[in-house]
Amino acid sequence: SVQLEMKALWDEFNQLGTEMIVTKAGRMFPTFQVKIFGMDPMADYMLLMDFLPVDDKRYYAFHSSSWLVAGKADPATPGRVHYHPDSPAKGAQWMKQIVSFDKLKLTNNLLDDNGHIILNSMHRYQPRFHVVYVDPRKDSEKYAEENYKTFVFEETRFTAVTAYQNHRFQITQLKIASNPFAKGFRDCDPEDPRNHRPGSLPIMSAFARTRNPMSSPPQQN
Amino acid sequence: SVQLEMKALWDEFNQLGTEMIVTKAGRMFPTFQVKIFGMDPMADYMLLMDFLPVDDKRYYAFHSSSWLVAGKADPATPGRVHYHPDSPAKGAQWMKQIVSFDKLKLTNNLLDDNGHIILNSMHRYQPRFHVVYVDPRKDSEKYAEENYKTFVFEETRFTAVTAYQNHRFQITQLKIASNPFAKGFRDCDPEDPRNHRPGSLPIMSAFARTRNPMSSPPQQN
DNA sequence: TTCTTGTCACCTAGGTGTTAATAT
DNA sequence: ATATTAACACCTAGGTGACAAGAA
Repeated sequence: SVQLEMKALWDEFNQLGTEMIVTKAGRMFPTFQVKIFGMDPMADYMLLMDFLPVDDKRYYAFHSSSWLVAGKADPATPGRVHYHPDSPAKGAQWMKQIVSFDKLKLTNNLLDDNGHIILNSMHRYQPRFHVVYVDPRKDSEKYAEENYKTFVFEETRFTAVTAYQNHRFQITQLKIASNPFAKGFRDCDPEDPRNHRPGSLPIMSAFARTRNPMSSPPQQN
Repeated sequence: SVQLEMKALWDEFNQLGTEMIVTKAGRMFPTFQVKIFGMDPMADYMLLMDFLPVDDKRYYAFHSSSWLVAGKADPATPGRVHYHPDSPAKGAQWMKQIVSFDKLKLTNNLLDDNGHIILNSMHRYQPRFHVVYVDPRKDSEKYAEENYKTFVFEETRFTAVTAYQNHRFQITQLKIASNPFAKGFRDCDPEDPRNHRPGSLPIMSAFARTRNPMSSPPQQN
């Protein structure tokens, strides 16, 4: 079985309608991380991820405040998968600690040469996580069907974008609040006791830079 | 078989008498790196290193210019080994690219809690590299003797120090010239064509900070 | 008007030798 | 006199959103 790490954060993003920036260089935040249970400690496994289109639609950001359907999806991008770079490894290694896909990057560059996942901007995607058992039997191909297991966490769905479409800047502000690399854009002092909500991340604590409060409400999923 | 990476750099250091700084936090430069050949691509191997005292002596730095014997060695430090963190892994993985021991740190803290290699300052050491074949047989303990191979590169010998003992600052300057993290201490512009020697590192290119040119010559090995 | 691209300041994270102060 | 320690400035390396300019 597999447990999604930082589920609370994913839920919070998902509630606002997660947006993932795609760039030529590639990025992805939050990072997909899982805890794995119930592997054979001595057996070898490959871990990998891929991304499925959620629907056959292209979206557009109406007045930077709500998602509307722009029409049919653009031609599918090359269907790449991302193998966790530690693959293959023993079950014991994978279960020892949290497995982090921090090398997995999303790009919109169709000619990408770095092995990143290629997605269409303004389309919606569902990440999938696959565990493949490396069968030591000689005729292992025959058992391919039963030697893997797929895990889908719906709260990790997102819209690929080249720039935040803003939903009243909630997505931006949640990213700034939760991503240590974006600390430079925070306004409050993280040591300020006013910003400590026991048992929670310092989420939604950075709002002063919200320069463009939209009047129209953002649309959910 | 195993090939030492950056052998030219190790040779250059060794000629001056390599010094490795030991600190509480631990460090090691140059990093020990090897290319490996001739493994069974499908078999599992553990890679590890340890450090043997070269002799039973303690040294001292006479007038910061030459090594003299200070007497018998201090009590031996806890004899730790450093497993490459990717261990165990398949031969194919190890041979795919250069294996780098960049997580291996040297410390003089006898109470070290980070799994670093503990050494005595002012003592000389010889790094050793071990390849252990993970024998799938049930009675593999019986074959332990034949299931590992040890590689020693004499050019990686060094004296552990808490601060550079300087030998006319040659060691310091070579570290500054060859370690990208010490760029801040370089005096010349690395883009300056005068500093380009074709086919060689920008070694010995930073000397202006040599403030204390000793009159007595440094002693070699 | 909407979307994309490239550059940038500002961070995290961590590896250097230097230096002053302290210990032996 | 020699050795050790801790704080420090200065780097490498790389992950952020902001922004201005350009493209569609």
